[in-house]
Amino acid sequence: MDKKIRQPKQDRAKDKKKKIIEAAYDIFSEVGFYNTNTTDIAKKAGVSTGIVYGYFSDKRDILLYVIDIYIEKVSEPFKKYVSKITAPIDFNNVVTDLLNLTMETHKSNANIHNILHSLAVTDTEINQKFLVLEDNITFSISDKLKDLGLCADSLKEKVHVAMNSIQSFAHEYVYDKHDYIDYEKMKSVVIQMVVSLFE
Amino acid sequence: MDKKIRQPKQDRAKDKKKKIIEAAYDIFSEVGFYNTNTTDIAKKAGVSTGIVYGYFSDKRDILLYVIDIYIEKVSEPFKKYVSKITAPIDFNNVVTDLLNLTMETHKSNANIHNILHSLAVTDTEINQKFLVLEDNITFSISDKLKDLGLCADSLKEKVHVAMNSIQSFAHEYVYDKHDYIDYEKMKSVVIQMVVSLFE
Amino acid sequence: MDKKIRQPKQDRAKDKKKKIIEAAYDIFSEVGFYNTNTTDIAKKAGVSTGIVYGYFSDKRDILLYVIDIYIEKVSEPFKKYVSKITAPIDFNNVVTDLLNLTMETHKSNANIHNILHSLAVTDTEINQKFLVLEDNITFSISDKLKDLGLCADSLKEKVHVAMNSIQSFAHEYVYDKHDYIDYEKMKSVVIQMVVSLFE
Amino acid sequence: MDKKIRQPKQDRAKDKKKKIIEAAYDIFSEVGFYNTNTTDIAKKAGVSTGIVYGYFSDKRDILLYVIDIYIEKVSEPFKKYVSKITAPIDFNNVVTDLLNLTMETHKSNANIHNILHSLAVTDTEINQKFLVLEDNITFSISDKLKDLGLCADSLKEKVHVAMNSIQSFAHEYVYDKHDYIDYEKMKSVVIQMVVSLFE
DNA sequence: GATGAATGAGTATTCATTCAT
DNA sequence: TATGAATGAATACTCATTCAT
Repeated sequence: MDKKIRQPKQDRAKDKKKKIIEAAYDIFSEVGFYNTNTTDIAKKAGVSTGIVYGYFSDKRDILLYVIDIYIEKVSEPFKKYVSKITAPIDFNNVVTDLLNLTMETHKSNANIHNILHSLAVTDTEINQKFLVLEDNITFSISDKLKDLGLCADSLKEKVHVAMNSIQSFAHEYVYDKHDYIDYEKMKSVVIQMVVSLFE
Repeated sequence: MDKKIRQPKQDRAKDKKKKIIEAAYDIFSEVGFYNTNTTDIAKKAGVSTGIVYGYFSDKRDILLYVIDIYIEKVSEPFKKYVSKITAPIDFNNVVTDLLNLTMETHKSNANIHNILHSLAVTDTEINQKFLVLEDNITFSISDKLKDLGLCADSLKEKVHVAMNSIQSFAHEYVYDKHDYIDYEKMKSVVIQMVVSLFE
Repeated sequence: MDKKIRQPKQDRAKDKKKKIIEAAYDIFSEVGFYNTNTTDIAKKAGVSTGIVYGYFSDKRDILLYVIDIYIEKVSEPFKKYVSKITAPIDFNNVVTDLLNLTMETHKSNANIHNILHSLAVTDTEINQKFLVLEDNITFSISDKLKDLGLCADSLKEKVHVAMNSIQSFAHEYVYDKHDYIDYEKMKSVVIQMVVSLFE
Repeated sequence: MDKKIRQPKQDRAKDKKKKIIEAAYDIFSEVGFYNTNTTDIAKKAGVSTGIVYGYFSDKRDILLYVIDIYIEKVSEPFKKYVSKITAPIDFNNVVTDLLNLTMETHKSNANIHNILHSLAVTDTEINQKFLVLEDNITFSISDKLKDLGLCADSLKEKVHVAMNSIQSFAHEYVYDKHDYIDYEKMKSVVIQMVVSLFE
């Protein structure tokens, strides 16, 4: 009834838990949540199937941790960059940098991005995690901009829209590869468009 | 070996096939492809499980048809609108209309949108269908604009970016409901931003 | 409850029933009873699945008729030959002829022979049919021999053994093809052995 | 993709695999392969349905092992006897012994014999197993006879024919029970006939 | 009679989860 | 802790049989 989920205090246990999460991350990313079975996760993590349930209450629980890792991977470089922005803001540079950054993280996480987001559709807890992620991003930027003296109307909305555009392009860039699109041109278009929001 | 999939020529058969697809559409939309079983689809469609395999080769085959329906639902109102655009183009109006249109279709199809897109990650045939959809949208608009005398640089790229932004907003609007966002303001921001691409 | 199995009096109906039996015969022969479905039988017979149940009570009922056909195919040329044996009996000739005859019928019926016999294992009615077949063969020969003046001890037993040996060789010949066996030599061995029973 | 079939090294696992095979053996023997379902096999073996697939790749895989058991059961006493034959050969004794032996093994394996043989019709791997079995029997005897100084023409052919006759009688004896046949008389006839091949 | 669409019980197989060791 | 064998509920799909037309 009150199953005890191991709180791994010892390093070895922490390592093992991490390994499982990472194995799950990789396999989910490749074939999706529903095409992955716990045996495969355990095998890839180099542990037994049984112990997986020592660290996680069920398969979905692993997923929740995978999402946390994903969110960390996606937001970490982002936070770092934002924290370093200084006045005066050269929006062209900033937007370009953010775009490149997003493209970079997307390159290695595009699949899982889609997979996780679709799971959010039917799982409110997952959905919540993504909302928080977006909130954090929006706030960290808009706060920073305010700090640096920018006093725009509808600032949060603009930041949100800007980030959506950037995400959207990064996604497109990694994935779709419509052959009639010149992606370098498209990149310029996006940057210019986003910059226009703030100038 | 050569399983016979009924090609429903008679109206009753067509109806039945359609009913199954629609039942699947609804259930996939609610709980996702993997959490839906064929029995549920059949039950909701008001048919037996057996006959489902008279009309579809397997569960994924139903999915393929669901995608087609989705694509039709999404593109039909769109095509209709685009065909009616006339010179001189008032970009503010056009973008606003497209945004409203997209929001409308998203309202009833947002869930399945995410679900289907995530399946595209691991299924090239599905992915292909979405690429074609996007191609069609981009081309139909950029062709129309050319017809109406617009001679912009990077036209296809701009159209693509514009549509991404619109989609992105519509999706956000239907789903996320960050409470610190004023969505009406955000809508204006998006419209203005998209319009700026063409003026 | 009291399903009416059509007693086909009209020729067309008889034809149709025969066609179904023959179709079943062929498919059973190729892939066995359990790997054959009624749809395939109907298709091969050029009739609808529904009408199959107009002529037969169920799938096993078709099988019963198939067995009858098989038995007829196997015994007909045999009966014909036996009826023509005249005194004085040249056992060498008779055995050779019977062997050739059996090989001939086996050539086109070896598969179904095995398939039907295995069904006899779990179906007494089928088993009964084969017993009767063997009885008939044994009696027809032993009666003939008696008629022609042969007064051997254990005649029925000898005839039975003789026929078993002949069947066995025919089966072997058609099927097994052990490459280290010279089947022409083996044939002589069998003939000589069987003849020895009666001389 | 690469399903793991347990290679049971520990005794308990070996036992369990054996139990499943034996359960399958018994049920196949009673009602045939196609009338047996995995649930029944598991139940009879006292295991869960799931674990059956831990030991076997699929239902047919169980069958393959059943055949191996059958072949072992059939050939083991045979090999043992043949190895003990010494010169000078009393053919009457040897044939009688072989006949009794074959009757003995047939008594408990007659059903499965037929069932397995009919599956060989549509499955080459199974067919191959039986060919090898027959080869082994023929060779072991003919080699033995040669070793003991017998120099007959067409030795392999004779041995093959002899064994066929013995098999055939044993089968008949166990199964058919034509009431007009005196099986003891028939047995003498067979023995004499077979002996005649070698003297 | 004849059709073939429809039924729904039946079955092989998978897989999250448990548990004896 | 850790293992991986074992469980058994769940599910896609088939097919003998029925029945509306």
